[in-house]
Amino acid sequence: MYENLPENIILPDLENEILEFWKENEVFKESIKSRPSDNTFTFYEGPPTANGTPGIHHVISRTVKDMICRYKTMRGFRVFRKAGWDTQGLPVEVEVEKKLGIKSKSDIEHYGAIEFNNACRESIFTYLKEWEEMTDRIGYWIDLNDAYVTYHNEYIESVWWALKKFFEKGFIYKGFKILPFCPVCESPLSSHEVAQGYQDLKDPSVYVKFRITEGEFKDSYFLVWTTTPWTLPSNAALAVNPDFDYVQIRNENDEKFILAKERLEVISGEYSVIKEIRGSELENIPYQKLFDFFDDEKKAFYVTLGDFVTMEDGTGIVHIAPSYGEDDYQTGLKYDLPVFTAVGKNGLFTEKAAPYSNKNFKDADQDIIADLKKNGQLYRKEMFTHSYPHCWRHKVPLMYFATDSWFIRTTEYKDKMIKYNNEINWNPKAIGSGRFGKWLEENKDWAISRNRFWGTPLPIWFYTDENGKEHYHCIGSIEELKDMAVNYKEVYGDEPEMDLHKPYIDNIIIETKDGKQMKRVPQVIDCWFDSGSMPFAQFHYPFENEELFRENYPADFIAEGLDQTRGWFYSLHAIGTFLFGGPAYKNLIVNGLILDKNGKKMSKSIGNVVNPFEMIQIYGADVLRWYLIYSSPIGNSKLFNEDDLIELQNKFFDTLINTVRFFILYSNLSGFDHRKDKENDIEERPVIDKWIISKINSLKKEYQELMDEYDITRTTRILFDFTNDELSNWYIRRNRKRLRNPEDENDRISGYHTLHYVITELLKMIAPVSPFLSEKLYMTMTQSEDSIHLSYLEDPDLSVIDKNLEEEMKMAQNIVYLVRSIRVKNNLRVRQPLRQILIPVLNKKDREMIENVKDIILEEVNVKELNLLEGNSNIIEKKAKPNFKSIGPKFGKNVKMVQNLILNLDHQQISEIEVKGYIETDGIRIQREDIEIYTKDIEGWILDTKDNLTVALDIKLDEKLIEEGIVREFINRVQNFRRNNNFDVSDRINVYYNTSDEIISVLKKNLKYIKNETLSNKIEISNGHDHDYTKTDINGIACDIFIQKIN
RNA sequence: GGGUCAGUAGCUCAGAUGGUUAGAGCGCGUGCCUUAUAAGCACGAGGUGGGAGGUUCAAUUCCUCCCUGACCCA
Repeated sequence: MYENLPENIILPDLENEILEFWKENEVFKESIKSRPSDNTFTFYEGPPTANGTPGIHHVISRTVKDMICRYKTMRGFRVFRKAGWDTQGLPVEVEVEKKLGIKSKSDIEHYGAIEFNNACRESIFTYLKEWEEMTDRIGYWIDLNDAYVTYHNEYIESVWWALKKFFEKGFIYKGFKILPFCPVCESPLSSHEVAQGYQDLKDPSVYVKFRITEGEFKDSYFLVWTTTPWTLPSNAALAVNPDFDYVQIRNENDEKFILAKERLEVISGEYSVIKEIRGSELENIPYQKLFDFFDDEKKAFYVTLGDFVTMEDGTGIVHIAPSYGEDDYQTGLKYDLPVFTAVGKNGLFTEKAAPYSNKNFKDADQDIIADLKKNGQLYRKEMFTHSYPHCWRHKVPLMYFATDSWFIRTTEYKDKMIKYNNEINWNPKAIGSGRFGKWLEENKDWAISRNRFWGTPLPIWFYTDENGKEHYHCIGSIEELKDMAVNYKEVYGDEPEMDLHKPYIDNIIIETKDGKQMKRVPQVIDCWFDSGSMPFAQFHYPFENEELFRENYPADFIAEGLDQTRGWFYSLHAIGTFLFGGPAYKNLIVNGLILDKNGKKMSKSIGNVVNPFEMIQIYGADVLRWYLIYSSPIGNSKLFNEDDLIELQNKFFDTLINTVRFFILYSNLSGFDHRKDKENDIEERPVIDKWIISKINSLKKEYQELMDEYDITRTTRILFDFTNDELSNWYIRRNRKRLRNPEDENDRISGYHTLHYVITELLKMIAPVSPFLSEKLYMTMTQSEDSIHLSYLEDPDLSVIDKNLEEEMKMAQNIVYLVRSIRVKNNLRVRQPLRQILIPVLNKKDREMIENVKDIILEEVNVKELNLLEGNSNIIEKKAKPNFKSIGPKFGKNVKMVQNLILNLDHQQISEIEVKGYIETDGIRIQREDIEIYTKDIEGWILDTKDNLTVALDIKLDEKLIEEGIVREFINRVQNFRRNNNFDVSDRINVYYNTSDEIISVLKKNLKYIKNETLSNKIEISNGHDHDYTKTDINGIACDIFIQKIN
C-alpha cells in the first residue's frame, strides 16, 4: 500500500516535517559522504555579513546556489559546501557606530579603539540566528558549523600571506592620489566600493566672476563654472584649454567677460565680442583671489593650461583646487601650485576658512554662494540633479581628496585578468563581456588601504632613513611576526590567542637584520580583499590543508547578485589571477535585483520590502524558491508579485501533488505495488505508455543539458510544462479509465509501472529547485525513507526516446483540439457520440502517423470512426500557399507575382505538381518545395484547419448515436449526484429515476452498461414521491434522480 | 556625458539563425469537460512588436538615430 497523502497539504507545515527528517537522519552530511571523494564539484560561498537581517534578495541567490549544488550531488559529485561570514570592514563599523551613537572617527578614538573593536566583534553575529534560520528554513544546504570567518587569526594569516606575495612582486605601493573619500569613515574608498553607492544629488551649478588684476584684460572677468562651490575657498588657479578659442565680450551692464567662444550660450542678454584669444595666450594671467584664507606661500591665482578642459558644458574655464580633484592635483604638480585645504578629511571646513569653519562641505555650498553674491562675484546660479558617488554605507556624498594610500598594482596584470575572464562561463553571458569585461579593460590600481579600525591590519612595517625615505617590510605569517618582533611578549604575552587587530598590532615593533626598528603603518585593508581571499583563506592555506585547497581550486561554480560584479566577483578574480594564474571560478550565475511589483527598488523608507519569512510562512519555501527561479530570466530584474506565488501553487504544486495522489488512489484500489508487481518490457506496453516514457527521457535530456549550461530558468519552465501539459493533462487524463479498469494484467502493470517511473523521474528533476515537496512525494512513491537528495539523476535512456512517436502524439493532440473546436462551434457536447472524423492526408508519413494514434483520438473526442481521405479524392478541394523560404531567394523581386500565381493554383494544378514535382505557368516553374498544400474544403462536411492540418467531422446523428448520447448523459447525472453527495469512489448504489417513456426505453436497453459504469446494483423507475429527487434534464427532457448508497 | 541590458496583449513572460496569420499564463466575457486537481479545454475581446529612418523580394528579428526604464560608470 502507498501511504495516502494528507487531505489538505499545508506546504509550510510539510516543509518543517521534512526539515526534521533531514536533521534526524543527517541527510545533508550523507549527501556529501555518499559521493566519491575523487569526483568533486567545487562551490564557493560568498560570505554575507550577519549584522543585518536577511532579505528576499538573499533568498534568491541562496536558492540558485542550493539548486546547482543539489543537482550536482544527484549527478554523483561530492560537493563541499562550506559556509562563510564576512566579519570585518566598514559595514560592521558602520552598524556599531549607529548603535553607539558615534558620528565621526575622532569619536571612536575618544571611545577607545580596543572597546570599539570589541563592540565590532560582538556585533558581527547580531542576526546570526535569523541568518541561520533563513538558511535552514529555505533548505539551503551549507555547512554552517564549519564556516570560515574572516576575522579569525588563521584567516587573517592567509590574507597576510597573499599580501606578502603581492608585496614581494613589487605590486603593493604607497601613493598620494586623489581618491574618493568618505568624510564619515575618514577613509578613502576603492573603486568597487564607489561603484556601490551612486545616488542622485541636487547640486548647485554656479558661474563665478574672477577679476583680472593686470595686463591687457585688466578688470575684465574670467567667467568660471563649477558644480562644487565648496572647493572655491581652496582655489589656487584657473585652467583653460590651450587649443580652443576664447573671447572677450562686453554685456549690457558694460561688464567685460572672458570665456570660451563655443560656450557663449551661457551669457544671458545682449553682448558684443571685443576680441578673440587663443586659450594658450591666456596662460599666466593673474586674477584677484576670491577669499583671503591662505597666505601666498607659493605663486598662485593665475591661469594655467590643461587639455582636460572641455567645451561640453560650463564656460571653458575651470577653477583649480589641487586637493580636491585628479586634474587639479596634476595641474598643481605641473605648475607647482600651493595646496590649499579648506576642508579637512572629516568633511568639515577648517579654521582657516573661518566663516565656514566646522561646516560640512556640502552644507557650506549655499553660504559660499551667498557670500559670492554679496561680493558681486557671482554671475549666475542654477541647480541641477546628477548621479554622484556616495559612501555605500553612510549614504553621504564623497569628496575627492588627496590622500596617502596603499595600492595593489592590478593594472600591471590587467591583460591576464581579461584573458582569464574569457575562460569564465558567465550567466547571463552579457555581464562577462560587457559590464565586467569593460570594467577590467578600464582597470585602475586597487586602493587597498583604509584608515579604519576593524579590519585586517595591513602587515607593512616601515622606518624612515636619514634622507627622509621610507623603507618597508611586509609580514607574511604569524611565525614571521614572532621572529621579527622585538616586543612580541610585551604586547601579546604568552597566550596563544593573540588579537591581531588594531590597536594591539600597532604596538609591535619589528627589527630588520641590520638592526633597523620598524613601526607598522596605521591602515587596515579593504574588506573586499578579505572575501576575495576566501578560496585559500577558508582552509588556512598555505599554512594548512594544502591538499584540500588544491582539490578545491578553482571553483566550478559560484553565484551572487548583480551587485557583486565589481565586488566579490572582481576581488576573487583579481587575487586569483595574480596568485594562481587562472580564473578563480569557472561558472557563475548572476541574479538580478529584486524590485517590488511596480518595478521600484525595495526600501524600508517606502515600506515595500518583502519579508522572506512571511512569504515562507504563507506559501512555503518550495513555492518561493521555484518562483524566484522560474518567473523571469535569472539575470533580469525581478518584479516580485505575491499573486504569482498563488498561481504557481495552484497550477504547478497542486497539480504535482494531485498527480501523485491519483497514482496512490488507484494503485491502492487495484493493489499495485511497484516492488511486487513485476515490471514488463517497455516494448509490450501500449503506445501511450511508450509515448510518456519517451517524453520523460527527452525531458531528462533537455533538463540535463540546460542545467549543465546553468540555464536554470528554462529548466524550471520545461518541468512546469511537462507536468501540466504532458503528464497531468494528457497522460493521466487519457488513462484515468484504463487505470481504474485495465484491460488485462499486462495492461494494468504497464500503466502503473509507467506512471510510477515517470513520476519518480520527474520528482528527481524537481528536487534541486523545490527540495521539500519532492522529498515527501518521492518517499511516498518509493514507500521508503530514502531521501530523494541521495538518489542519482541518471543519464536519459536514449533507447526509449522515439521522436516519431512524440510527433505522432502531437498530431493526435492537434486533431483533438480541432475536433473539440468544431463541436463547440456547432453546439455538439462531447457526451454525444458522433459518426466519423475525416482527415485528408496528403502524404504517406501523415497517414502512418495518424493511424498509430487513431484510437487515442477517437476515445478522446467520442467519435466512432476515423477515416483518412487520399489527396486525390474528388471531394477535396486543395489549395496552395507559398513557401517564402523557398521562393524568396529564387524569385527575388518577382516574389509577389509568384505568390499570386501560387494562391490562384487550382486543385488540378496542385495535383499536377504533386505528381510531376513541378508545373509551368506564365513561364514560371513552380516546384513542390515552393508551396504548402492544404485542404480548403471537403464537399458536404464541416471542417476546421490549423496550420496544414484539416479535420472534417460528420455531425449527422442516427438513432443509435442519439441513444448512446442519452445513456452517457444519464450516467453523467448519476455520477454528478455521487460527487455532490460525497460518495466514495467505490461505494455501490441503487438508482431511482423518473423521466419520459422514450428515455426510459433507451435506458432499459443499456441497463447493464449503466450499472457497470455507475457501480449500481439496482436502477429502477419510480414515479412516486418516496424520495427527495434531484431534478435534472436530459437533452431538455425532465429527469428526476435519487440515489441511495448501499452499506 | 559614456557603457550594459531591457522595451512584444491590462500584467508577467515566450518565440522568431529575416519568410507574410507574433504565442502562453494571469485577469475579463461565453460555453464545455471532470468523482485526481484551487486544475483542464474550446471560443471571444485584447497587439501600429517603444518611435523614426535604412538594408532587403520580405524586418518584430539586421543596421543607424532617437525616446523610456533599470543598472553600471565618469
